[in-house]
Amino acid sequence: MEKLQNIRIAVDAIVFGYKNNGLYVLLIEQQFGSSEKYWALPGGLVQNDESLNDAVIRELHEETNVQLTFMEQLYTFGDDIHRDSRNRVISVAYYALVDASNLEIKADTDAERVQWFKIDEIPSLAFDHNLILKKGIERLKAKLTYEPIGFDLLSEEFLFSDLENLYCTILEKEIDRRNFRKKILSYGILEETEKFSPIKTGRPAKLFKFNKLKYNELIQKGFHFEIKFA
Amino acid sequence: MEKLQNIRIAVDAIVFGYKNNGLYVLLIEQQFGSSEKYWALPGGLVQNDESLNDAVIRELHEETNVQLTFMEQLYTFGDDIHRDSRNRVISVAYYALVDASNLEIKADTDAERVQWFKIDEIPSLAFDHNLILKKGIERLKAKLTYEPIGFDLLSEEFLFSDLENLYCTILEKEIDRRNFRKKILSYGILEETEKFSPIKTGRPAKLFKFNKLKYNELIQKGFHFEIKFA
DNA sequence: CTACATTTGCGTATAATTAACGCAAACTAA
DNA sequence: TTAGTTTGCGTTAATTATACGCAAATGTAG
Repeated sequence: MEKLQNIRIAVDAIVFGYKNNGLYVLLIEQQFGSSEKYWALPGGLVQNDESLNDAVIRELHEETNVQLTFMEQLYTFGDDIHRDSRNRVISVAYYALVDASNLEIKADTDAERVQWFKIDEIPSLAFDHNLILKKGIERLKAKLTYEPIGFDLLSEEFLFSDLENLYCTILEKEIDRRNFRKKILSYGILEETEKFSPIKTGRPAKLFKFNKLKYNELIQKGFHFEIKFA
Repeated sequence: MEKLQNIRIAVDAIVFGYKNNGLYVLLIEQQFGSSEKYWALPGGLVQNDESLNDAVIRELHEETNVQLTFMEQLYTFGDDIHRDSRNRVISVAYYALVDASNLEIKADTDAERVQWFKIDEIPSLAFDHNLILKKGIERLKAKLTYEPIGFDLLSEEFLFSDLENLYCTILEKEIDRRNFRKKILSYGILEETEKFSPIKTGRPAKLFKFNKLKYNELIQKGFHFEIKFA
């Protein structure tokens, strides 16, 4: 006779932000038991009557106040039966992007802290969250090269040099500025605005916008976004 | 006060096979209630003490006797809370490949039937399995173009024309036979055997083998498999 | 035995794309 | 004015993709 299933299901979210020319992740500090504190990905158990998607949104809303520009399911972690030492918990992980440039993260609630961590300065996290994060970063890197999600990490209007920098730093690759610009522009998915950068150094730079409508049109016609370097 | 979580977790598997120049999926016939019968993807509830991976393997073993050559997690379906009308069930879907060319599928057990279905002749399936399958096919198509998983659908030794055919039929694209051959051969991941095809029509064709060791070596050096057509 | 149909295996010319640079324009600061 | 900095637009060579041509090696029909 089979025992009744006794497995919990949770969602966890990796929220990526890009600021100060670096990739960041949003972590929250959780209290375990009476003393132990750990940084962890935002997340929690799924409620009986909510979709996985809604669960992620709810948890993010409860724990932070970020405004997502992109979200996608990443992977379901359920091979390590003891990933949570208390109970068996299977976690459906998501990753999301935000425009971190003009974003205030929520003040402390429930004695929990919320903070941006630079991607190369991540502490030891709760559960298998370091593993989840690793997979998230891999996916982000891959996705950046074949879908225009880089724009979701930037402000609506951005400089070409920001975009270039974002690709360089996240993918950890060198890149020829001129070829990069030429390639992106050739796709015709950017819109030039009349505005200029407020930064007062060097030649003034135009602000650009990503034209999502145009992108969708092109996709219909079989267009395929791709950025790759040596 | 929150109610105790009452969600079940299942795994489902899409098993792809390639034979007679066509892509097939393995389905099983399930009985619901007293009369309704539905074709469905092999799968079932995860046990308390088994990993997700093991659950898939066990279910496939119970319901079929296929020998997998590749398996990967596909997606977790949990947004439609009523995808199973009886209880809330979240399903972690996997997709797998087999060499269907010399494979006998299991005879009926538990009054269940197991059968190969051609990909364009799939009936209406149980739960949201048509949706799962759709996503699986998309993933298979995508993955074929950037990882050498096509070989996992063929016999250990295969003809170049088989490989070419596989790509054409699964991706539903035309392809120049000569350029395709040139490209694959240029990668140096195939091994020529001394054997020839038993088929007695036209010029005798050499049998080839996929050299996985060599492929892994190349990957280490930064090699990137890719097959794409206009 | 010969001509023909069929499929394999190897080439070659041309078009398209990528990679590697040069450099002037437009500003600020000194 | 001059130096420093960043933007924006080109040009050329190397690589890769595309579109074919065609002979080799078999079986088969007459």
